[in-house]
Amino acid sequence: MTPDAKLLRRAFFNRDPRIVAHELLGKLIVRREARKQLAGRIVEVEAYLGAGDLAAHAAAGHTPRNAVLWGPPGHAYVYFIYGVHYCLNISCLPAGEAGCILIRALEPVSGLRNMAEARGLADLELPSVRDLRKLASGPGKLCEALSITRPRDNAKDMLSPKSDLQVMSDDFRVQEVAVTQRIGITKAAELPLRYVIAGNSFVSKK
DNA sequence: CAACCGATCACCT
DNA sequence: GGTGATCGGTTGC
Repeated sequence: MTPDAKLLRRAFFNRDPRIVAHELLGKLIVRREARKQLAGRIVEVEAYLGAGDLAAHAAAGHTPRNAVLWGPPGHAYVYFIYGVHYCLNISCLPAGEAGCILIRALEPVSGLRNMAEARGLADLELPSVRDLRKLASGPGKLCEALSITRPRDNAKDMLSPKSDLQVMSDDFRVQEVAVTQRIGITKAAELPLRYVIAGNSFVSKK
C-alpha cells in the first residue's frame, strides 16, 4: 500500500452497484488497529442490485438484519452466514435504495503476518504466493483475516477518516476486468454480476 | 416457538 | 468435484 492512499468519496458509492463493483477492483480495504495497519487490494467483487434482485438480502424487504442496505452509501453491511463466517459488503446508491457490493477476495498488501495470525495460520511461509492465497481469497476468509465481524463493524462508515475500517484508493491501475455469474446463489444466478481482475492469482476460484 | 435455509470453507476422494 | 459443519435470521404454525 502506497503512503498516498486516500479515502474514496461518498459520490463514488452513490451510483449503480454494477458501476461501483467494476470500479472497486484495485481499491484497498484497510483495517486500522492501535499498533498495526492491515490492507488488502480488492480483486473480486459481486454486485447486489437492491430490492428487485432476487439473490440480494434486500429482496426480503426491510429487516433488522439488513437495515444498513437502505441507509446512505459507503457503509459496511456485515452478516453472518452458514453459522460460521462473516461477509463484508459496502452499501451503495442513495438512502432509500438498497444496492451493495460483496467483497469476495483480497490480495494481501500489508500486515500479512497479522492476517495469518487472525486466520489461525501462524506457520505460514510468507511470502510464497501459494500461502498468500490462503489469507483472503474468499469472502469469509478476508473477514477473518481483517477481524471483521457484525458486532464490531456492521453499519460502520467506511469513508470516515476516524473509522478503523476504510476503503481507499492509491495509484494502482487495473488492466483488465473479467465478468462472470455470481457464486453460491440459487436465485438470479444467471446474471453476470461478479467482477474479477483478469489473471489475478488471489480470486476465490482458480 | 420449532423448523428451515444459506452471498462459505476445509477437507475428502 | 463432492460434502458436512454450524447457528442467526426468518418464516410459518
